[in-house]
Amino acid sequence: MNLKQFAEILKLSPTTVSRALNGFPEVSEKTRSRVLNAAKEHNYRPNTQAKSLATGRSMAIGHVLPTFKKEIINPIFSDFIAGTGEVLSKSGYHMALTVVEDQGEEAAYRDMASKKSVDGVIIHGPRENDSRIALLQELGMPFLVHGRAQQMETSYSWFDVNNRRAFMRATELLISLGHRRIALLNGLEYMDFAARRRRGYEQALTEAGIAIDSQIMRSEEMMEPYGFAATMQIMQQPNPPTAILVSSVIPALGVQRALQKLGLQPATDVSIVIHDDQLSFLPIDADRPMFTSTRSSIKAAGKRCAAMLLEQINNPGQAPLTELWEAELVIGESTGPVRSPL
Amino acid sequence: MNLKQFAEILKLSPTTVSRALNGFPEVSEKTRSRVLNAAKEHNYRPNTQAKSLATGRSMAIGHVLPTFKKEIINPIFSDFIAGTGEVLSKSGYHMALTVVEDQGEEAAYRDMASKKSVDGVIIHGPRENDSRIALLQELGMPFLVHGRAQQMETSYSWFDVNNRRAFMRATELLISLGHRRIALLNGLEYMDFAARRRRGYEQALTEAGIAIDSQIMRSEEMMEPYGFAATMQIMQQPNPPTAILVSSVIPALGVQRALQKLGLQPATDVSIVIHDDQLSFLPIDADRPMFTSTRSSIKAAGKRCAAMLLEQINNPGQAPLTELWEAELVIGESTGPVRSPL
DNA sequence: TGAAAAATCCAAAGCGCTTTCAATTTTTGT
DNA sequence: ACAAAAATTGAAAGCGCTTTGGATTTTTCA
Repeated sequence: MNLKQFAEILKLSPTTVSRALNGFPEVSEKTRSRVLNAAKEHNYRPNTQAKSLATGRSMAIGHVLPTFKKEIINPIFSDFIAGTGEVLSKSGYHMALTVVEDQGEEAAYRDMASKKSVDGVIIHGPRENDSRIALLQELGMPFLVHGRAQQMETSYSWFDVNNRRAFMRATELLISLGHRRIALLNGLEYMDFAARRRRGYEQALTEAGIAIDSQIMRSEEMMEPYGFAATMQIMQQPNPPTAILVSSVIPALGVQRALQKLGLQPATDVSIVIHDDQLSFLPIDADRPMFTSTRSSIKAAGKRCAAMLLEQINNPGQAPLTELWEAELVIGESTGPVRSPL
Repeated sequence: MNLKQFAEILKLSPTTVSRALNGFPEVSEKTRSRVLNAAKEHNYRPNTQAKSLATGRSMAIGHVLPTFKKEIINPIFSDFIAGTGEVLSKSGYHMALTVVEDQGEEAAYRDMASKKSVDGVIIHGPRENDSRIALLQELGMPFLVHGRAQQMETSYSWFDVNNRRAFMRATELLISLGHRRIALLNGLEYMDFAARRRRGYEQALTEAGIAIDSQIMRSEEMMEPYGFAATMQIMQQPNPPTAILVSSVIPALGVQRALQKLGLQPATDVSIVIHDDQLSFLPIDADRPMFTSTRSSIKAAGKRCAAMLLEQINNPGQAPLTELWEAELVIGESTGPVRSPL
C-alpha cells in the first residue's frame, strides 16, 4: 500500500497523512492519532527509497569493510557493531555494510557519497596516516573515526581509547612488580592504535631506564596462533622476558597455550597483561579475572561512536566532536612479582 | 550531479544515458563507451534511492539481528557476514543490518517488506520451529534460512550443514577409540542446529548400545566460560567422561583451560572433539590441528547463502533451493584411545 | 533511388514520498 | 455577528531515476 491509497482510506489528502506521520505541528492531534492508528491497523509504512529521495536522507550509516584487512571484519568488529546497531536502531537508522576488495575502498566511499546511500560513515581501523579522512572531508560526508590518525586531530571527529596511556600504565605496573624484561605482542603497527600502544610501552620503559629491545617485540595481526608462535619463540630465546604485554584476548589465548606447552605458569613464571575489549564471547571479568588487563568495552565504544556520528549528522556544520576514554586497569590472576633470576 | 545534468554535458537525453549505463541494447556501442567514460571522468553515479524507487529493487539484502540473542551477533556471525558480503558486493548488493530488541523482530521484517528496503533477507539461527519462516512467506519476501527449521523443509530455501551426521560421526569416532562415556557440551538446544547435533550424538550412542546420560550433557550459549564451568563440573563428578564433544572452538577454549586446571592432558586423559567453524581469528588447522574436529567453514557458508539468495531474488517464483553440506572429520591432537580405567 | 526495416535517440509519465503555496475551515476579538 | 487571525487541510511540483511509446535517423534491399 502506498501513501495515496492509504490516504484514500482515511479520506484525507496525502499531504495531511504525511504530516501526521512525521509529527508536523500543522495537523490536529485528533487527525494525527486517527492516522497513526490506521497506519498500525493497515500496516502502512512509507516506502524507504521514496522517502529518502524526497528528503535527501537515507537513514542509514555506512561501514566499508575491506576484505584484505582481517583486522576489520573480525570478532572485535562484531561486538562493536552490536553496540552501534543498538543505538542507531533507536533513532530509526540502520547500517549499510559494503564489503570491498583491497583497492575498491576509495571507490566505495565515493559511491556512497554520490549515490547518497548513507548519511554518514564510521571509519574503522585508522592507519597512522589515513587517506580516508581527507577523502571524506572532500566528499563532504559526515564521518566518525573509531580511533585516531596522526593527522590534525582537531579537524575531524573521532572516538578513541587512550591506548598509549593504557599500555604505559600496564608497563608501569609490570615494572613496579620488578619486571625489567617485558615483551610486547602488539597488533599491526601501521594501525594507529597499535602504534600508540607501542609508544606507551616504550615510554614507560624509557622512564624506568630500561632499554628497548626489539628482540622481544612483535607486531602482527591479533590472532590466536600469533600469540602462540611469538611466545614460543620469545620464551626460548637466550634471555627470555619475565612478563608479556598482549594486545588482545585472542592472541593471549595463544600465549597461554604456549606457556602451557613450555610448562610455565602464568603469574608465577611469566606475568601477562592483556588489553581486554570485553568481547561478549570471551568474558574474562570474574571477581578475580584470569588476566590482568587494560579494559575498555568495544561494545560501549560502538554505542558511543554511533551517538557521536548521529550528532554530527543532525548538526551539520558544527565543530568536530572528539572523545578519549581511559581504559581501566584491572588486576587479575596473570600477574605477579618477578621471580628471582634462575 | 544528477542524470539530467550529466546528460546535458554529453548532449544526450537522460533516456539514452540511462540505457547506456544499464547495458540496454538500444544504444550504439559508440555512445555507450562515450557515456561510460564520461561517467568515470565526471564521477557520476546514479542516486541509489531514485534508482530503487524507479526499479522497485533496493539492491540490498537484510539481516535482522535481535540483541538478546548473543547467538547471532557474535564472532561466528562476523565470519559469516564476511563471506556473504564478498559475494553480494560482486553483484552490486550491499547488506542492511537492523538491530532490534527482543520483541521487535517481527516488526522489523514487516518493516523491510512494506518499506521495500531490501530485496531479500537471510534468516540466522533458526529455532526448531521458527515463526519467521511463515512470516516471510506471508510477506512475500525472498529469504534464505541459514540452517533449517523442523517445519516443511521443502517449502522454503535453506542452506545447512549436516549437523546431525557430523556429531554422529564424531561420536562414532570416539566410540571406536574405546570411549563409552562421552560428554556433550552443546549449544542452546532450542536452536535447530544444536538439536540436530544432539540427535546425532544420541543416535551414535544408542547404536553402540551406550545409555544416554543427561549428567554429562549440557546445553548453553557457546562462550568460553561455559566450556570451563561445564568441564570443571562434569569432570569432578563421580563417574567422569573420558571424552568430550564440544559445539564450538570457543567453549573448547574453556574446556582446555579447565583441563589444565585439573591437571588433565587432552588426548591422553580426556579426548576432545569439537565442531570447528574455521573462524578466521582462531584457525586450528595446522598440519596436525590441535583439536580433532568436525569442520565446516562458516565463511564459505556465508558465501553460498548469499549466492543462493541472489538466485532466489533473480528468479522469482522458482522452487525453493536447498543445500546440505557435509562437515569434514579432521583428526587432530586432542583425541586418543581411552585410558584403561583408573 | 525510394520504400521498408533497423537502429538510434528522445519526451514524458511514473515510482512514492515531502513540501511549498494556497485554499478552506475554525477560532478569536470586538 | 462579522472581519481578522489562526488552525487545518489540499493541490501540485519536485526528488532522480527508469521505461513506454514515439520520433528521427540510418541502413537495407528491390
